[in-house]
Amino acid sequence: MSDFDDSDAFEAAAAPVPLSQRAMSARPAPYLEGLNAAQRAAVEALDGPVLLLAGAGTGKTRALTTRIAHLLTLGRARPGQILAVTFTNKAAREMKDRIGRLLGEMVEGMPWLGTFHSVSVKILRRHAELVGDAELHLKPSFTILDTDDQIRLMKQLIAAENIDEKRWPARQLAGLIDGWKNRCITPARLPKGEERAFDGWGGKLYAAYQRRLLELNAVDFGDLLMHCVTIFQAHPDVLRQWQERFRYILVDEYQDTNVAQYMWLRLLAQAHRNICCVGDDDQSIYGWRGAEVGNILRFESDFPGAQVIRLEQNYRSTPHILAAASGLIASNKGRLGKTLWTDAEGGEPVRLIGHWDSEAEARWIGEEIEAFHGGHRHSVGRRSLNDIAILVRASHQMRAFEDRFMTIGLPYRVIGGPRFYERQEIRDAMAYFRLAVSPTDDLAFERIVNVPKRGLGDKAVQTIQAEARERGLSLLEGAASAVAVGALGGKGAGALRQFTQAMGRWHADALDARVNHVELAERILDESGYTAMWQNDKSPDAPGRLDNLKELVKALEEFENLQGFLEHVALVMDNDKGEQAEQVSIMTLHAAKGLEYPIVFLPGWEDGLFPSQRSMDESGMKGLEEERRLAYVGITRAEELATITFAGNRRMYGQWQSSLPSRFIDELPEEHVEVLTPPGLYGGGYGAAAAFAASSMHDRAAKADVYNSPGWKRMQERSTARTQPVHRTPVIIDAEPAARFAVGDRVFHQKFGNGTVMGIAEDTLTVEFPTGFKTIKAGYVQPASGASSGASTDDVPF
DNA sequence: CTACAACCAGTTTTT
DNA sequence: CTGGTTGTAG
Repeated sequence: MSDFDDSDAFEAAAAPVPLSQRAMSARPAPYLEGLNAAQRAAVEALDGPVLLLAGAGTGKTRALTTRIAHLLTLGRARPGQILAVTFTNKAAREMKDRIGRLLGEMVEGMPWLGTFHSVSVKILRRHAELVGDAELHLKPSFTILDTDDQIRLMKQLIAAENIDEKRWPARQLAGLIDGWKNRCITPARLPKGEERAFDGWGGKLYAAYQRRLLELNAVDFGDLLMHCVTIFQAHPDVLRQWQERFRYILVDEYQDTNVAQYMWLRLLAQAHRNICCVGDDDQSIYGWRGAEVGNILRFESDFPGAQVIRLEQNYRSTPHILAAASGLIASNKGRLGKTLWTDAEGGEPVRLIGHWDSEAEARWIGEEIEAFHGGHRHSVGRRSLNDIAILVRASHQMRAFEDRFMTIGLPYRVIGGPRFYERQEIRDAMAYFRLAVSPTDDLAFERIVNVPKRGLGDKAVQTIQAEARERGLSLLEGAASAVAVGALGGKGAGALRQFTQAMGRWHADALDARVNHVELAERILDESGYTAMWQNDKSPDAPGRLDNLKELVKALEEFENLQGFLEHVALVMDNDKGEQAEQVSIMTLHAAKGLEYPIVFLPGWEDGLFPSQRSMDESGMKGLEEERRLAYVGITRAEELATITFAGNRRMYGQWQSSLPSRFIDELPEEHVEVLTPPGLYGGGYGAAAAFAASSMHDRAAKADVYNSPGWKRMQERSTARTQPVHRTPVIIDAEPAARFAVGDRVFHQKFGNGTVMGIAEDTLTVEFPTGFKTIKAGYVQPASGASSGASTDDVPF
């Protein structure tokens, strides 16, 4: 199933839908049973604008999917006439599954159920030529650049203007341009004040970037939405076509829409005005990437005559959890206001506990999880690890847990994290495929000409670029030409000729329907030497990369050809390896939205980390409120038990930093919180931290006092001594710098792994690594683990 | 011209 | 502590 297959969707819309035959039976449809009054109202209010304010755990997805089932069953619309948009692929997939379950497998896939971005791609492919002008416009085969490509492109543009990249990094420009696109501001529409951003170059670079994208026949994520909107605005006939097609529109997570998405929706909804937006203003957590809570707050004035339906009965959490979350979010201003309630009874209060540092925090949570898993906690019984999640504010917090869980052998999985297709090896392989499919993909060419190393450096690439520019060729053609005219020196020329010739063969095969694309992909990776490159790589992560490449090739099997695969991969590939054995889930709070777990740990509730200092610096009170919503999202993920923890000290940039407990802790209603003070598990350190929490949950002065107390100071000293063993501080004193090593010692180097010291001279060691001999300054290696260091943090009590 | 070791600078959240 | 960039040796 490729995105192209909707070319027949216009026609398919004429075909009858089997479901409609079931319509209008006297009995209420079975799928309506078991809905509460509000949910049922949400399902049955089919016409006109509807705002469905659905609090956490109130059955939002159920209402939404049932509504779609209802539309189909009543014959109000055929599958192809319903537009249903979500933010994530996961959400889209889940909706599809659930609609399928509601209706049996009778319903054909809904072609227009997807993310904003994937739906936009489909629309844009049809009208690509309307982007740009007569001379230079987009073609339907455009490629979608990811963040990495964007940055590299911008770097080139910045360099071309001789701007100091140190002071004005490409990342910043990318953020700026993204922000404009989120607000649907094209270079031409850029307000005077804003075009001077980025040291005066903002407007100019933005225009240059857009032009370059057109030349490359490429778009970025932001363009997908923005181009659709500008097309709709400039071509009423095109807009009308789509407006008429989409008789019913449904939007999930409306509180997270940005301006571009808002305009996109408004334009499409104008004709039929059957738009149903589902959201929760208390869960708006994407302001930093352009989401406008204002969209949901303004819904009623945007769509006059809108019905507002509130889902307030919560089916997920215990009363304590609900009350704690509600108490917290009450501090936010400018809410639409909902009162969540539940029929459920009992349950434990939200637990709160302080720790000395982030390592103690991870240790304690690990033990808690083992206790739950082993059934040693009677209140909740024996639990599967799949029932347990750790939700962090920032991804760097995950490390402490991964380290700890690794050492105690507790299975875990990280949800979210780097996307599969963002990994280096996957992007390299994809670049090979891209170039094989479209030889004019210059970005792909640049990425892989010299991967694996072919002796083609900057100089060679510049020569190729010059050649291509001069003759108006793509880089690949330019490369062939440069070889032909002998523009390149001896060594690189041979390698480059091989490369271009091989690419020519692969291209021919990619176009040849008789050639199996999976085998072709494997052949490309083998013949190019790419697989061999990783096989010869002795670094510790090489095997993992080879595994990823295997997985990539396996994923190809589900597509008809390479083109179809490339089409989907940028938008749809994700990291979910599916349910495996029992594992604790670790993820960011952002990644946790929409999920639920019986037992939830919320570590790192410290001012500066959560709420994040940066968010407050950049957006002030608005930022703080968004952080608070994030906290609300976190607590409301829990079904039975939520545990909030904080640490007095945390390592940042490898330096220890202490912090105060989060101000959000002060805002939790005390009667729904239990402060834990388990007796001396770790001696004084732990006890003091707990006492600290107990004494001062709502008393900031008392907190400061504890930090200044002699006991706390004493702990700090001991802890510092413990956590910063000598070998971790590579200070080279020139007396006998390498003296702490001897010939024969096992050492570890970040890049080369474990090795053996073979020689010592001054401060320089000669070390034998699996990859060969290296001479390395002593400061850059540590004694290999298991050697003298010993100081395992486990067995040293405070 | 390349490859590699040394140095340097910066870290929230992501379709 | 990590990754990306820079300066230098081969």
